[in-house]
Amino acid sequence: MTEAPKRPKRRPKTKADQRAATMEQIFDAAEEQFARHGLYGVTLKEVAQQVGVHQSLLHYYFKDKKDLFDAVIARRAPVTIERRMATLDAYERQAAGKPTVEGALHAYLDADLDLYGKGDSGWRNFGMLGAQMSNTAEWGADLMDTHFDVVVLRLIKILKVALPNCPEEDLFWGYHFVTGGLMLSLGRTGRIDKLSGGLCRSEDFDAIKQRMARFMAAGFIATCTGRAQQRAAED
Amino acid sequence: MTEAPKRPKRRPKTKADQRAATMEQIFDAAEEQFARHGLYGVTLKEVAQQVGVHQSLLHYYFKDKKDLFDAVIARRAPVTIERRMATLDAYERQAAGKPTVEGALHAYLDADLDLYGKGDSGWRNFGMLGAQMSNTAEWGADLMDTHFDVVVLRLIKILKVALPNCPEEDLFWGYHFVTGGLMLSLGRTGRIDKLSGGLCRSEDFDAIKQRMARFMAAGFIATCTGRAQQRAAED
DNA sequence: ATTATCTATAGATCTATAGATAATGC
DNA sequence: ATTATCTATAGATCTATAGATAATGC
Repeated sequence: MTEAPKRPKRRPKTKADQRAATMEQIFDAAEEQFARHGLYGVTLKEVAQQVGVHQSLLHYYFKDKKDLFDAVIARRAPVTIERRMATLDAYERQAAGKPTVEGALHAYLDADLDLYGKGDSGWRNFGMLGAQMSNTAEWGADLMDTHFDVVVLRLIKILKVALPNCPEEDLFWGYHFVTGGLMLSLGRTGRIDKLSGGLCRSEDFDAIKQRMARFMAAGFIATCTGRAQQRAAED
Repeated sequence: MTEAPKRPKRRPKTKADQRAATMEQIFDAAEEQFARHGLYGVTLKEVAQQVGVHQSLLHYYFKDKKDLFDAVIARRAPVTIERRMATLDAYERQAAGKPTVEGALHAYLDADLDLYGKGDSGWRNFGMLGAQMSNTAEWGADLMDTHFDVVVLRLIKILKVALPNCPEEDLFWGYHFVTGGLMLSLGRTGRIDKLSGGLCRSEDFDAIKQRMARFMAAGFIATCTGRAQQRAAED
């Protein structure tokens, strides 16, 4: 069904190395399968076959499928989190107390868009998986919270400085729209390709990078000023 | 596991009625299960049990699970499509040749937000299912295209009139961001609730309705004018 | 000695079909 | 007579565990 097993003949020297190498292979294969079919669409047997290893080995390293799934997420989540944290830190320093919405969003988004757009197939798979999790209450959204909320709150904190009069709800709803667009992008479903007759392509992360921060920044500003006017009119 | 079976004792008079009634029950149960667990997370047995009917009956009405899944989508898709088509028609007439981006987006979004926000549990489930499909290449995105592209192209056509100088790609990318935010909203994952410490709620579709069209309209306008400036600078 | 990997297997579950039964339809 | 529903069942598949084997580790 899946790939022909192709493990290296020569095994790593130490047991620790071997363990680590095998686990990485399992992570890669599982990540790819989960990205394609979701948590329930994957069987441990398929993952094992893709690695070229007996299926029971997965039970040796992981309690069950959900445990493997969580470990797949836990492998890459810290990387993207630290990347974005660093970019946000740098931006905040550079902005010297006067951050802009667009600047903060560029810092937040571009780091990720590069990672998922230019990264290897592992990162692409991880992004596709994240896209599904983001819109799936049962087996996705909680795990997203657990890992990613820190960075989001870091972004919101900067946005508060950029838009001091904006009600906090509006910042959260704005972020909601941002993450909706970002996650759909990471899904790479090819939908926009068909819809636009080939004019736009799901794979064209540069196109997204060129537009998204400005698009969303304008949205934040319009929402906040618009809502302020609404409230004024109601008084 | 699931609900106790509770079919009405008194069956509908004609066979056609009985067939229709049973199929509706199957659709409702399947829709709920698919919304929770996705295509692969559902077993036909669970669906049958929830209806209170033998599992082999599902094979009498549907070829297999995917056939049932497609039928679940095909039941409600035309309803929301025609609703939005009608709203867009009405808006176009009312705008009398001078539509605005925000007006068009209001027409497009509000019809849906009311349907999914105020509709019964069936519509809520359908929305949650759509959210997953939207971000899932394998078993979702194609089906979305098949059903919904007509309405989207209808919206884009109006946006072209509202933004005559805007490059077509920008309109499609703008729509991409819109649908990302909309689909995440329909997913009702509760993520924004936790993130915002209860300040915003996934269930609060009125809050989304109050913000989304304005937010996205500003995004479209900023993208188009910004991109036009970029191109001018490059010449 | 310890640990990575495999073999064998039990038990559960799921899909799909054939054929029986019990209703409605003229 | 037709069709909605159920019973029974075959075959496939998946999960999870026990125990064997084959490497590395001191």
